[in-house]
Amino acid sequence: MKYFKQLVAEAIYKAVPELTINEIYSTIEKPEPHLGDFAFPCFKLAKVMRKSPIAIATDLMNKIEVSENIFRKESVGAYINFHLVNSSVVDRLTSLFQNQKLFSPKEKNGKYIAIDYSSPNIAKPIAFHHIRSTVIGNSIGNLFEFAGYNVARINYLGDWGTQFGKLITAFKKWGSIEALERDKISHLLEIYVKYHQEVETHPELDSEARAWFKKTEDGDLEALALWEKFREISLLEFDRVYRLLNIKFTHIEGESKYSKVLDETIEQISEKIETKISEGALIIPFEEMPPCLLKKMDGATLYATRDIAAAIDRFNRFNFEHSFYVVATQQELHFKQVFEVIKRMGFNWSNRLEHIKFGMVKGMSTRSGNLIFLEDVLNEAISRTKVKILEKERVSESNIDEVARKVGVGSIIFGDLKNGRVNDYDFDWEEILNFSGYSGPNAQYAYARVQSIIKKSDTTNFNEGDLNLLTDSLEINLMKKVLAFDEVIDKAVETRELHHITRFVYELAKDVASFHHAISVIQSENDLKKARVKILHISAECIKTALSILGIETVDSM
RNA sequence: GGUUCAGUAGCUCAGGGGAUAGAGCAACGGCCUUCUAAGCCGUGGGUCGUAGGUUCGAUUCCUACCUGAAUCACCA
Repeated sequence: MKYFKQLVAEAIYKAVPELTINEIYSTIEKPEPHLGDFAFPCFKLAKVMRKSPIAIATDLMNKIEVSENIFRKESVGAYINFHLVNSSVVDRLTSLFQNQKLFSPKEKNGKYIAIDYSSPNIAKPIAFHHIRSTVIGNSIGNLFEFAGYNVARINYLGDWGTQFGKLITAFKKWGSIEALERDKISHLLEIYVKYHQEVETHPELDSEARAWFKKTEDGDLEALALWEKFREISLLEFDRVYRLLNIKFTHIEGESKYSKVLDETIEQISEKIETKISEGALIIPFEEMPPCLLKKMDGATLYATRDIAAAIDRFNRFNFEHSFYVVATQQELHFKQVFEVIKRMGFNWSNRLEHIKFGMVKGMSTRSGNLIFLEDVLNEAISRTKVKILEKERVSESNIDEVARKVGVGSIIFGDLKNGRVNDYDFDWEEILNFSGYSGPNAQYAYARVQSIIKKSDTTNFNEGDLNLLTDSLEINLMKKVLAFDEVIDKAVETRELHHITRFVYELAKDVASFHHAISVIQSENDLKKARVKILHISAECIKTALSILGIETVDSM
């Protein structure tokens, strides 16, 4: 639709040279469907032309020249409305389809994006709240890949810091290798929880823990061996969750990667900007916000230091156009500080760093206050989905687990991404597994129904269908909707908000369902049938593409 | 207290200087001898937190206030 909008803008520009073409383009609105496909409000011109907006609209009506094969125009009040002629929609869609330009990613633009997402802490299972960073980051990666960027997908593990001192302390007191081999992360979690209980009455544990972390940083062999073991076990478990979600990374690395260069980084920082010792800690003072801590009083580093080192390293490796940090909104201040340090160090790429923040998932702790594990939630969704699939008796026995996984996980992913990023939201089983309405399975369902029709129609070559035969408003609607996909992608890229895509795919699925209900494809006369199969196929491909950007897979029956 | 974000239908949320403010859920009423009813069609439901200001026009921008959330030095 960008193509048609541009045509409108150019036509208006020829009649109204007072405005730039960009100004015109951005004032063009999408009105309610019955009013047209594009609308140009004339209020702003009233001041310049010293005439009533309504008079301007009537006047401009005659001045604007657009091919009548493409648009029908009319002035209504202060607006000029443009209605796309059906044949122009058909022509555009047909040519894009034939050239396979409809849903293929844009050509590579040679630019890089670095995305830091998921980033769980090792030695703890991935908790449900990690869903947000994981799923948002993955989807933004897909989105920018679709838009033509090369994307470095970085899982920046929390594998360094005082907590490992705590864990080692706990392991030496209450842990064992046998239990670790047997129970994996559960054992680590168990002793970590015990540590936090014990520290209430034995505060001296904390200094022991700090000492162990310091030893780890100093290269103590025993400490490093334990740390390595914890890390290895954790990664194996994380992998299971990522496989369920069908999420991949190009780089799995952690904060530990920078442990050896931190002294150098601190030196580099100190050379360029003012640092000072305050209450024993090394800090960077700011006037407009709280100071950034580089080193604790015991000399151990903090995560701001590691993030600064990581940002510099990533720029050196990827020469990125943007570097995204998909991290909860709680860490807003932290990233402001880190970005400001980079800026003051004189790196002119500091404005390419961007904190893609998101709100919390609430209502997720159990009665006992324990964490809910992401893997458990996914498996629960999958098994509940399986029950629903069995009721329908449409999916073959051999496929059922795979379909249940795709649909169950799809409902969770969609349920997260449909929320605006910065909103907190409540986790609610009933809502997330309600597959009716605005949900992932709803879109997957629309896709599956189309596949079923295509199968029954015995169509192999979609090029045979002639879209010119389609004149019903339901059919034209589908074509326009599909053509609007490019604008949705732009909007999502611009705002880094995925709910534009969830919204779009839901609306498209709804249009497909309405079509499906009103028009029988199989019983249509031959040429018409081919045309209808074609538009359904195109719509389904659009759904599939949109869902794949969200990180949701499609199924052929459900 | 400082900073940041949010307050829109019973609930969860879109939208955003312009035409009658939209979805989903929940409620209610229809629709399965016809390609998947995880669906379709319809009904009811709103002083867009409050008060000012800017504007031809404000739910949208500005200010103040109220309410809620996050954060503010050795965790990440």
